[in-house]
Amino acid sequence: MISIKDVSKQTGVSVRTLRYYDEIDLLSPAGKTDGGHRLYGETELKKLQQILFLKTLGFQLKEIKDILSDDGNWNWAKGLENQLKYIQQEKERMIKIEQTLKGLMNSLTIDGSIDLLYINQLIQLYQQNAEKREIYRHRYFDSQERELLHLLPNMNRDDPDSLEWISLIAQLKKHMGQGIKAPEVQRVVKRIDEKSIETFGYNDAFFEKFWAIRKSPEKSKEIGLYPIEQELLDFFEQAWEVYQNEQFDGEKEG
Amino acid sequence: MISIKDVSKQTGVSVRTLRYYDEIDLLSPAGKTDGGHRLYGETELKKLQQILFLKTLGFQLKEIKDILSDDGNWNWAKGLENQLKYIQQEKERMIKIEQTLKGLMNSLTIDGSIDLLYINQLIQLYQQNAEKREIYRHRYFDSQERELLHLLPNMNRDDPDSLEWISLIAQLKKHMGQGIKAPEVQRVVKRIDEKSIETFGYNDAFFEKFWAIRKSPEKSKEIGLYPIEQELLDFFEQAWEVYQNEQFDGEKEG
DNA sequence: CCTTGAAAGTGACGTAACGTTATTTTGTAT
DNA sequence: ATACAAAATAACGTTACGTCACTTTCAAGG
Repeated sequence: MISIKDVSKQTGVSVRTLRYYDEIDLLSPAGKTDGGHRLYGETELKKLQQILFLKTLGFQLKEIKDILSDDGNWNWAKGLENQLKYIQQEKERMIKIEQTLKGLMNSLTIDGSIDLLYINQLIQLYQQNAEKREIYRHRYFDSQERELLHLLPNMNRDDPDSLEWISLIAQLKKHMGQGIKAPEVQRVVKRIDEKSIETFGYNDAFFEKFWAIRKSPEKSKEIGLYPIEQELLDFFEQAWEVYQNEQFDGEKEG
Repeated sequence: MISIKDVSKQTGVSVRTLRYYDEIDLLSPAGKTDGGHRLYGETELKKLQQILFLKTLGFQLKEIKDILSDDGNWNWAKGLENQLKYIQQEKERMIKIEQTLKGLMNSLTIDGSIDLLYINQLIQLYQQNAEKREIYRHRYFDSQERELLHLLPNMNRDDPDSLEWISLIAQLKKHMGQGIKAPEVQRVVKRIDEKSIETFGYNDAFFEKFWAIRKSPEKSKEIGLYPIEQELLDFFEQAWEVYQNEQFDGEKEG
């Protein structure tokens, strides 16, 4: 027979918890002293271990009470299956939340801040179900081109590839004040050019279509692209032209 | 200005929820009728959308209140990072629970039922940390052999391979009453033999060591093997001898 | 204008699993 | 006997509403 504190020390559960378990008749002490202090035995310790184990599986105390009730009528097969279903649902929910959070953090990197208007846009992107998005994607692109779309940076992934796109866009925005000819800007544009070719190859037809959509906020939204401000897109296009011309001049000279 | 019920219909949240949000000053109606009925405008609808979005990210209402408070001092970077940490922890927890549940379901398939004594064994296996297990595995096996150990059915996986092992053990147990020579038993033993060879190859030395440990409940526990009753192990060994002899006789005759 | 039924309002309690006081009793060592 | 630690009980707080129970307001029809 050991005291409530010893049980607490041995198992790590709080004294309050043990009292609570007694209160709800989940785990009653083996006996009490004359003064009313709870005393626990080996049996109770084992039962407590079982309770704790079942708790780690996510069962509620009520269910645990049923499971451990001595009638032994608990249907393990069904019970475990139900619990598994629930846990899997929760897992999926966590995964979705994780992706969305990462997306938000990425957009934070780009914009430097998140404003609520932007969140409203995101909500719309979010609520526009994948189905509808696919319809639009089918309208604008053929199957080969749709393959290429999957290579685009996806705000809900955090693979190194997407991250580089995002940081490039962020850098572009950061240096926007310095004009299209600034070396920092041209460096970023150069990297974007290289990365585009690495990713999509020399697929001019696709590029033109894509750029047309990218430049239209409405259409971008339709196919589920991350919203980039018109201003930044225009700036990029101009900087891009400068870059192309310099490339050309370089070739003439070299 | 629209009624509380219209807001409820448009957004899917309950009337009670809207009243509650009003109560905790999270979302106040734009105004009230003379009689006290709540009236909402476009602004409130948008804010509600934001609230719902943040709620899907797992934020608590209090945090959402801070986030949406008009002072705009909320630290998005830190807040999102904290939330991401929390969500990732939860995700990991769900994954662990899922694995353990699957393990339990597998053992249910083998034993036909789960008794609490068995759970106590599992608890011990569970609490015996991976570190200690590795020490024992190092004591008994060399590095090549430890590789082979990873191929053993793992109660916390549900790949088809583990599942077949488990169903084989379950079948063996089921037919145990029919004696070692029963065709059902011999069929199972044959499949176990084939599968062992498929999995581990003809690695006699490893097999002998492994079987010696497998037959000792204590040592099995040390290296973290799923506990199988002595009786079933003995039965298998005898059935196995019968199988080997029949193989040999078959070769002589054939 | 009056009635009436639907919709809205305001309490207030219940939920899960304890944490956290506050106050009183019991146990034990000196 | 005293003093101090440890235990006991009681009661409120937490989260985000659901669910009564009861009252008042609104809008339409007669």
